[in-house]
Order: sequence, then structure tokens, then C-alpha cells
Amino acid sequence: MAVTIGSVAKAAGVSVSTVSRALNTPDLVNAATRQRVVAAAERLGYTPNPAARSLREGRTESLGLLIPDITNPFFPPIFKAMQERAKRQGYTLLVADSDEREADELETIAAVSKKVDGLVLWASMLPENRLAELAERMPVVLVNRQVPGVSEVHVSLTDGIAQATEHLKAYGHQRCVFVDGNGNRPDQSRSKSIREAFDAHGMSLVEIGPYEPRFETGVHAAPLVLAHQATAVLAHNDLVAMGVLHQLAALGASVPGDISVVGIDDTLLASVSTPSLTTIRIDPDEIASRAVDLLIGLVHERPPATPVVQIGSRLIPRGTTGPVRRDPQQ
Amino acid sequence: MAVTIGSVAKAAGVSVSTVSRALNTPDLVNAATRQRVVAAAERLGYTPNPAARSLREGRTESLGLLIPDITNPFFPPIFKAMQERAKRQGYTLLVADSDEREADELETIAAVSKKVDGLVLWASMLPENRLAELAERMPVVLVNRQVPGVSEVHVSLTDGIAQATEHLKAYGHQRCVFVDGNGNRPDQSRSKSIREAFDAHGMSLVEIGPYEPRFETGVHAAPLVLAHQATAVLAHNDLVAMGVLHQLAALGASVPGDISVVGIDDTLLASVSTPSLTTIRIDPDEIASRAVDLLIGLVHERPPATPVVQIGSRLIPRGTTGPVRRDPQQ
DNA sequence: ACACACATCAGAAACGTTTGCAATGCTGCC
DNA sequence: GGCAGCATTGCAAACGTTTCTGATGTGTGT
Repeated sequence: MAVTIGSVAKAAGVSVSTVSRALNTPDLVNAATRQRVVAAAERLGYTPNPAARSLREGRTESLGLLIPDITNPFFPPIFKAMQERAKRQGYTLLVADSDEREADELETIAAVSKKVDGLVLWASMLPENRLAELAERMPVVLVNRQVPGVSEVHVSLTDGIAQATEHLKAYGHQRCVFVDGNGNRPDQSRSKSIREAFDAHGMSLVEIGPYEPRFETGVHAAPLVLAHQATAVLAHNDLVAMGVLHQLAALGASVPGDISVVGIDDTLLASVSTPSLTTIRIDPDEIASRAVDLLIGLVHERPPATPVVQIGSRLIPRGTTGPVRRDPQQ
Repeated sequence: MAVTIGSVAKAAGVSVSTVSRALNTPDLVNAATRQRVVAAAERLGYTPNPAARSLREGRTESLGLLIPDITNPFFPPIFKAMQERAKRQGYTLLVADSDEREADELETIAAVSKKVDGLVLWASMLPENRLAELAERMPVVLVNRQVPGVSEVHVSLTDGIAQATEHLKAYGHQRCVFVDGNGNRPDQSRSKSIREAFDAHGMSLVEIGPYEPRFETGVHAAPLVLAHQATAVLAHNDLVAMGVLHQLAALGASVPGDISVVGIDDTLLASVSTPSLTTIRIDPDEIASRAVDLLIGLVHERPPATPVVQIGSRLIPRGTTGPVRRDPQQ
């Protein structure tokens, strides 16, 4: 039924081992026979059975990517870039969505780990010892989660936030609200960077939250921004910023006339909103490349040069930030 | 190194075949030995090697999903639902993004087809004969693409568009622009349904396009809407609608005061826009369930009851539609 | 007591591939 | 002319699993 290496061997009048060599290590076989073999393989439409090859080789030529929620528009471009990057190096990328639940994450890892040669775990919620233990057994690259001894790609918002702070300061803003949407996740670096940047610039920061990073969180935060008499909002991500934007409009506050809004992630949402959203961009291609290359390096037993790779960020000024109103019409 | 069925056998003091039976067909083994086996398996943390199992069984317990562009916010919820549905039936879902290019699609299918038991192809751009040929070789379910003899899930916009038309008519709209963002894809049913619905309600329809389904398409279309003196816009999808919304605001037209806007797909974009976007909803869970169940049926040699499954749609009225202005202030 | 069914388990084959090892024939060198 | 070495190829093992076949023992009915 299916066309195996045996069929090709028979068609070309050689043994299976010769077929295998002709296709994998062409130098080891006579030019004439090689040609017969590839012709036969071509004619029969032969492609090797990956299960058999995996079994023999102990490698699957696949990588796994575990993300909290593919529905968050931040992730699709990253997935796409990783898939592209992996494909160019001969790997298939297997994504799984852990749905933000620790239990699901464990289950998914169990289901997927044997089908791949390595894993990229994005903002894993698993306890540190489990991650360390997993990394013992197979190549693992963490993103936005720090565990001693495990390779990591870390997205640093420091630059982007510094730029956002300067940007707001230049527009005359003094008092800003940060809507923390980190929920109860382990990585607290986002709010920490923000606190430091505002301190450094001598600006006043009101933190509200932490809440879940949802649109409704922004909706909920909007009246608080007005109540705190802030003139600018920095949201945990673009989605939350959209909620703020939406509710500010409903409350009759104009953006950026009355209030400036800054998001984080530069997702599709930011570029399609009205007005378009000033946000802090994290380059998906860069994260994808670094994470995939790091992981493939680990698969090939090439330990990383540095245990943690830093990814930068930068402000993308757009339509939701502007000068603070001199004479606020009450 | 790795823990195989052999390790478990040795640890439990039985043969490999007994281990296999104890885990797969427990009825065939004595209760006492079964318990010893499962205890040993548990203790060693044994999980079967999927490559070996696939090789032996000829099945991979995986399904493939090929979509044009995961970056389109319509797809993530569908992927998520399909993954969930597949998981519950013991399958892993492998997604691949064909990036809207026919060449990539072929290549991706080649790379993925041997790793899965069946494929869901979303809006495939491949020629009919290739699809028919592929469906000969393996279980295939098409979505939004019709090929005789191949199973299909078809999203019908008929209901949703009819509702949208009535909705606009009730608000007094007479003249509407349809922004066709179908590009050069094979499936023309979207524009056809719209034409028919407007004809049936005696409303005037101006079609512009076809363009690619991008935000910029909507931006480009916005002034044309005003030029055509229409009071409503129906966009090919939510993303295009967002472009229209954005540019209408830039042109000083208020929504829904001056112009009403309707999208299609009910993506995240629709719910987070300001004002929130009236759109036609296609239930991702329903498509996902039907497609996955259909495909798994085919994998198990259960031919579908009907060759093509229809999925409905309905209007979700939100903030971008309203009554046409009686006295248009020039 | 004997045949027979049945429960329980071990052994071995098979899935498709790669690769170590050995066999063959040829070349070239002394 | 003989022999070492090399190019070329086939054979067989191995990867981990499932399942077919058969062996062994136990109980049952006559």
C-alpha cells in the first residue's frame, strides 16, 4: 500500500541500505546507482516514514512551543516566526495552548514532550523544581521565566518603558496610572521596571491591580484613572489599553486630549485602534529567532554561550499620546 | 537511559508483552500481575514511545490543521477549540500556517502529512485535482472550499447577512457599500450571499474590490464610501471594518451617526473596538467540533452522514450601527 | 481419570528506517 | 603477479511497541 524504502529498493533493483545511503549520504554510492535510486524514489513519490526514522534515530525533528493563550494577539506573530525559523532548520513546530492553567500545562507537557526534541515554555506557571527537573530530561528554553540552570530568553521592557516615560514627561505629564494585569503569574519584572523608570524620572505613579490581563480590566480601570486625576495611563498590555480606551470614550474623556494611553506589546490591536495606540514594541521575530536557535543548539548538544538572552523593546509613539491639556475644562 | 517497556517488564518481573497488555488491555491479565505492572510503570514514570507505537500501529494520534494566517484573529479561537476537541479524543493537533501562499501550502502539506492521521484544510488555495488526489491518500476535511467527493465544513453567512440587511433596513439605510476583501481566493460565496440578500431586500449595494483582507483595504475604502453617498458599510471581515472605522474617524465622519459599519467574523477586534463593532458571528466552537469530529470519523473509516456540514451565522448588533441621520448636516 | 476449555503468560514477528560490518571486485603499486 | 587499499554494495541488527501464536497450568464436566 504505502510506498516504503523497500518499494524504492525493488524498483531500483538495489537493497534498502543502498536506497537509504543514496538519499542520505549520496557520496557513499556510485553515481549511476544513485541516479537510478533517486529516479525511482521520485517516480514512486517516496517520502520517509517519520515514525520509523524517529524510532531509529531517537530524534523527532520537531520542537514544541507552549504558550498561555493563543487568543492573545501577541502570540500569533511569534508562533508564525518560530514556525518559519524552525522550518528553515528542518524542524516542525508543535504549538500547544495551556489556557493559563497550571494543571493543563503539566498535562500538555506530558502529551507533547515525547513527540518533540525540545520545548519552548512561555511564561510557565509551573513551580521552579518541576521546570528544573524537566530541563534535566530534555532541552528546554524558558521565556519570561527564570529558573537557575535553565536557558532563558528574557524580554526586557526597560528600554521601552524608559522611552515611554520620557515621552510622557516631554508631553508634560506628571501623574500616571499603571494598570497591572499580571494576575498571579510568577514574572513580576514588568511592574518592577515600570516602578523604577517612573522613580528615575521623578514622576508620580499610581498602581492598580493586579488583575487578569483582560479587556474588562481596562474598562474597570478607566474611571479610576479619572478619579486619581492622572493624565496618562500605562497598561499591562495592548488589550488592557483597549479596554481603557473604550471606557474613557464612554465616560466622555477624549484621548489623547484629556488622557494619554500607552500599551505594551504592539499587537495588531494597537495598529488598528482608533486612534492608533502608542505602545511598547517587542519584536516577535527577534524573540522567535533567539528562542528557536537557542533550543536547536541545546538539541544538538551545543550549550548556549550565555544562559540568558536579553531581548530589547522600544516605544512606538502613535495616536493615543499627546501633550497634557494646559487648561483642563472642568 | 530512557525508560522503555522493557525496563518496566524487568522491574515487574514479567515479559514485555505482559506489560503491554496490562496497560492496554487490562482484562487479559491477572489482577495481581496487572497491579505489579502498573505500579512499576508508575514508579519508573513510563510513558510509551509514540514513534514506536506509530510505527507499529500505522497511526500517529495526531491531526493536522492548515490555515492561511494565524495572525488573522479569527483563527486563534478556532485553533484553540480544535485543540481542545482533539485532545479529548486522544489526538494532538498540529497547526501550520501556509501564509496565504499556494507554494507554501504544498510544501507544508508535504512536511506535515506523514506526521498526522488526517488534515483539516482551511480555505485551501490548491487546485481541485490536487485536493481530490490528496483526499484519496488520506482523510481530509475541507473548510470553505468545495471539491466534489471530499468532506467539507461550510460556513454559511446567509443567515447572518440576511439579519444584517434587515437590521440596516430597519435603521432606514438604503444604500450600502460592500468592501470585498476576498483577494483572488477560490471561495466566492461571501460576496454572492451579500449580493443576493441586498437584492432580496431591495436595497442598493455598491461593491468595491476585491482587495486583500487587510486593515489598509478598509482605510482605502472609507473615502469611497462617502463618495458613493452610502450610509452603511459591510466589510469583508472585522479587520477591514476596523480600517474603515479608523479612516472614517480621520475623515471626520462619525460612527454610527453618519455611517454605520458592519464586520464579519466577530473576532476580538470587534469586541474591543470603540465603538464596539456590529458584526456577523461565526461560532468557532461549532466549526471546530464539526471539523474535528468529521475528520476523526474519517480516520476511523466512518464515512460522514452528509458530505458537507453547514455552519450558520448570526448578527451581533453592537455600537457601530444606528439609525440613518434624517437631516444630514452638509 | 481424562479430555477439554479457559485463563495467563512468554516468545517472536513485524512496522520502516539507519548503520555497523562484511563481502565483493577493482585499482594501483611494488 | 600478488597484495593492500578502496569503492561499492548487501546483510542484519537495532530502535520500542503491539499482537499473533503457542505453551503451561488450572479447573470443569463426564
